[in-house]
Amino acid sequence: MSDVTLKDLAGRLGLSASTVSRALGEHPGISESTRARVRTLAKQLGYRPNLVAQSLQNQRTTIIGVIVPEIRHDYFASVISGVEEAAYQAGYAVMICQSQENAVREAEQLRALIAQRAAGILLSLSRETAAYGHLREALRTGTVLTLFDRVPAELDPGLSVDMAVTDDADGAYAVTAHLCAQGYARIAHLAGPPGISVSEGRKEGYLRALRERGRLARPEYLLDAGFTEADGESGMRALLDLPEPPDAVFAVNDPAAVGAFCVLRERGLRIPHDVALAGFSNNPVSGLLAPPLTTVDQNPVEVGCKAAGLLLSRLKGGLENIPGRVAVIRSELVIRASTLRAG
Amino acid sequence: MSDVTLKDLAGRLGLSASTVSRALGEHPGISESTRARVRTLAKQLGYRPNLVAQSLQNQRTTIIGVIVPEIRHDYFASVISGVEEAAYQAGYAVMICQSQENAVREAEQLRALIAQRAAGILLSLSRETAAYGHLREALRTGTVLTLFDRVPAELDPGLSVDMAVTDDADGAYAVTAHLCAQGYARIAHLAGPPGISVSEGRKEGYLRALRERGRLARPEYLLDAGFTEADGESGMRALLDLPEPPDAVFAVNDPAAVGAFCVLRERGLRIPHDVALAGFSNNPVSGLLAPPLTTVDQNPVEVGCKAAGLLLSRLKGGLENIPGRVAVIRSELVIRASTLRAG
DNA sequence: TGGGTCAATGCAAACGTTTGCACAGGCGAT
DNA sequence: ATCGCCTGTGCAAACGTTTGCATTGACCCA
Repeated sequence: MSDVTLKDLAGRLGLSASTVSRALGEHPGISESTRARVRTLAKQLGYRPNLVAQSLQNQRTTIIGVIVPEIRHDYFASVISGVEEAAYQAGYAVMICQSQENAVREAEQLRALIAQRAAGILLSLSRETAAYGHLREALRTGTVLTLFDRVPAELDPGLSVDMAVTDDADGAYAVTAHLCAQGYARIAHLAGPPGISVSEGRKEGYLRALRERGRLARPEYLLDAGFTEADGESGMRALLDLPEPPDAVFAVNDPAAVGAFCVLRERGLRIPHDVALAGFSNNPVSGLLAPPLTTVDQNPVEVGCKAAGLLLSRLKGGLENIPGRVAVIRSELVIRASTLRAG
Repeated sequence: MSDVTLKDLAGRLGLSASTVSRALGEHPGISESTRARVRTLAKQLGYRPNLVAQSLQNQRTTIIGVIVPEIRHDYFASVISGVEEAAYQAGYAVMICQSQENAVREAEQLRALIAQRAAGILLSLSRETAAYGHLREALRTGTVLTLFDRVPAELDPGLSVDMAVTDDADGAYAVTAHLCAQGYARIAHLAGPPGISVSEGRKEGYLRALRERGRLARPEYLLDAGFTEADGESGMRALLDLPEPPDAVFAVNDPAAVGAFCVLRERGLRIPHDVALAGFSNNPVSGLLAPPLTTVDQNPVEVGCKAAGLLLSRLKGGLENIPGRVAVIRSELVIRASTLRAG
């Protein structure tokens, strides 16, 4: 490491480190001539302030930590992309951790980011996270925390924290309403893991759409499945084995819908002729299936930007007494052939 | 922030900060009794060493920086996943940056990571990066750098750096050989942007397979297209508009193959009956198309692990005089219906 | 000529660690 | 009794910044 330090510059110029520091900053009380001399030499020697030293001095880093269940999920990768962009604009760097859908690891990663003294942390709960002690502990020690997408299913008093979420219920409502409008009579829902905000929200939207249309929500058509392709497969099998199988299926997300799709193909059933199928998330894959899948676009990049924005505004300060804010990102129904009645 | 420091512990125990520091570490010369007292209190107060201060003292952080063109690409997301896992095991954290396929931004991000004093940096070149001055500068100032996947197309003397790459040429050779074996006579290649290692490697494998079989490589069948779906579309259109269109197409990666796929579907051509199609990367989407796509699995998670491993071994020290090492990750041909002759 | 003001700069402490060296006290060997 | 050694601990410097306060001249006005 041939790092140039303030002292090096100071030595060469016959100045003190403090003067050099002030000359490079916006500080008043430094003559224009020294300011110029310092800047010239700094550029010439390629001086880069040591962020580690700065962080120690300022008691805060310029690092934003992010914890997601799995980077490889298209949705989370897109969110991270949005976060990274917003952070970059604001001069922050982004540190990524995966919880691997594991509550213990989530807590570990949270602690690790706190040990790194991240300025703030963005977190989306793992599938397994049922208790929020680690979040409360983090908040208690002054960590700036913002949750996104998967947040506690029930508003936990005493857990006052900013959140950026999709309007899951509205998105699910739109899908279900669309299926009703297309004339499907037996609409099933492959729900996500219970107790998770997005599962509950989407389930709620599904039920509300049926209720508002005076439809009976048949309990055998509401199946707690899961987020994965395998979950979608087993869920779909269960639905098809019913005495009266559904004529339309709304899956909690695209991977589950893909699982369902494969089962339908395997059984020789035609989409949408025999069974209509819709997902949620608008993963790249959903538009490429044959037929392409109706789904809901969640604007994941915007979720990331918005979540980062909430965090950055807290970091600016002045919001200490403002309780948890909630930003809702609007989703969009994407209608494709998988739910369009031929006639 | 209610951070507990060494001094706090020392104060409460009537010890000095140095003793406390040594008691918590593995240092000899501390009595078992104080060691126990210190550990107990540390646990009780929830002491977490300040990594920023440690980093300043040790002149090195426990941060590994990663620069990728785009996080959202399934391939890079998977690589990062591997890196994160390896780093986590070794006690390092991962900082992610995107170059957005932009050479200027790549250099900026590299400088930013150096300013953060990352212990080491993993980098995959942006599509636009044609000069390596920023890499050389980083190396000159002592940064530990490892490249992966997209590396300089030609071995640049004076750029001695570790690399983890896919055996692109072998993978492309396997695809082309498979197409030949299936009896396709007019095999085209939609190549990636020229001057990029993976493009060149795959092109080379394609040509070698033809050559070894005494086949003529018709120049109109070798098209420099690009990495994106749009590139695949326009490339495929160009091929189909030839007087004698190919009966098999090998695209440089799955997104390009998907673009080609859409054009074929749009023109009512059947895969593989009219034109066989193969990609590279084994993106999730490729197995779900109808027909599913033959492709090459790159084991991206392994690339990430391996790249991180190369970096971590440098960080351990003792390799200062060893020149750039190259790890080649073996790819696997994944044969699916899109290239299987019906008969 | 003395006192004041002001601009430009330096000194030193602080951020929370780690670590080389010094030091105190106990103990055994001579 | 003296010496040296060993064990356990503390002091202080260092890492590279930032910043409150002190210092130095220069200049102006009475």
